[in-house]
Amino acid sequence: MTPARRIRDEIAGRIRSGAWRPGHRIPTEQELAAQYGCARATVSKALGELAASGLIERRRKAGSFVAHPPVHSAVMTVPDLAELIAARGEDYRWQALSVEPASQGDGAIPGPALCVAGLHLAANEPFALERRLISLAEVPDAGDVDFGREAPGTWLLAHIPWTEVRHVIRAVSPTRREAALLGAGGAMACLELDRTTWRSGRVVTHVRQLFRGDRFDLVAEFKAGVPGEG
Amino acid sequence: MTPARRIRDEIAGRIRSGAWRPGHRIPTEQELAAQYGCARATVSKALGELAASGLIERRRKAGSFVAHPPVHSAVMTVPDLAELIAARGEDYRWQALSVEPASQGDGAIPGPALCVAGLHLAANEPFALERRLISLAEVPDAGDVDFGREAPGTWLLAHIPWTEVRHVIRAVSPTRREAALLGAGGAMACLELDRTTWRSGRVVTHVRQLFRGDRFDLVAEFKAGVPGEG
DNA sequence: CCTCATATTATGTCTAGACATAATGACGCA
DNA sequence: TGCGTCATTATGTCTAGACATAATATGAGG
Repeated sequence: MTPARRIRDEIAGRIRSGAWRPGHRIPTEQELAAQYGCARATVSKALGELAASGLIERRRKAGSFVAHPPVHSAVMTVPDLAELIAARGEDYRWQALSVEPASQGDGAIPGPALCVAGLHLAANEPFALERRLISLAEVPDAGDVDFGREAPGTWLLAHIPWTEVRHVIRAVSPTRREAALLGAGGAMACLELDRTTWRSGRVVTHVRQLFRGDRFDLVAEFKAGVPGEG
Repeated sequence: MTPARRIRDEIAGRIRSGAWRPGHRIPTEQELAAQYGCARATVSKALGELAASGLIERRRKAGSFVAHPPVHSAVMTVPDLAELIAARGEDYRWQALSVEPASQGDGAIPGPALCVAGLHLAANEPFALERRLISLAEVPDAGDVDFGREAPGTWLLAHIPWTEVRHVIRAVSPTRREAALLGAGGAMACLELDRTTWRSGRVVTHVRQLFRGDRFDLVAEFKAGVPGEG
């Protein structure tokens, strides 16, 4: 256990146990350095990591303080559907419904785009319905790919890096046509996932996925603390 | 612009622009130090921040490499409903339906628990239906609070620190009773949010919130990069 | 050709000291 | 009382050097 790590974990422990409440003033770097018998730079590094993880707040001259309750947030993982289904041990299949140029100004993509619609199947059962726009300005190669064979999400994930992503999650009632494609009744509640992906501020792709409410749920987790903490 | 920040931002920029592809080997710390005319420790700090943010991967002896495409994840913010509604400029009101001891073994909470059910209203319209279990072992004060007046979520957020949270998001069709309370038709798709909150590994509270699909959606965003980058 | 020991090398961490920066509080003046 | 100034102080950042650690490359021996 290195000193920096020890300082970091001990302070994190005191905060999480409630011994040091939000707003509590942490000893100064000098005091901690004396206490742990190490250089001030070492303490500073430990405090820097705690601040980066949001557990404490540092203010010049004032000192370091236990941060107020963290924002109520969670990290949601949205893997590629092919991977997700494979991880469940089911056969995955992509069934394209249509591949065509998007009408100009269709959705959130400026400039020319490709519009791909299709169905993700798990064990030959409909799993999700997808309609995707791919920017041809950002992804010129997309025109050459056979999206009748390969799911566009899988191909994009492997070929195009992204820097920002935004999801909007809703509960919707499917249209008659959507319900039929998903093999669901019209009264079945569906989960709609709208995902827009950017690269350096420019939209790469936009996808709307519709899931049967009885077969899919999203999980989001968050664990307060410092990355790599033991 | 401090040197460490400059190094960090320039490398991050090259990665995000695609100039340095995943797997690309970044110059050694010594080379970078010579290039920027600074100490190796300064370069090391910059690389450390890039590694912490997941943009690069560092391996002893081998060097530092541009990380492979990040996991497809997003950060979801789930604020207190009272705050969320107030932020929209609407009146918030909590209407308790029942407050009673939970039957032992009810749901995910071991030991005695309080069960609170109620309705969140925005501008006097039903907004969300909630049923919450609060562990009396972890939150002994909960027995003394008048949850007929104050929403349990608001009170807990202000009084009890948490360390872990897990959400499960589903689309469901409401029961007849739920639909009536939400002022919705029985065919209305609803978004169900199941949230369990832990403190040091022990469940503090578990809540199930039901939202009208036509009035609520969740947003999750993720931006690759370094916190505080300009 | 394969295997094991050794040397090399890049990162990981730390130290002691220095200067910069910004917020606070005390002091003096109006 | 109110305001501006200045010294103090804690963090922010950096340097130059040191040793630790782990993974790779190299070379010797089988």
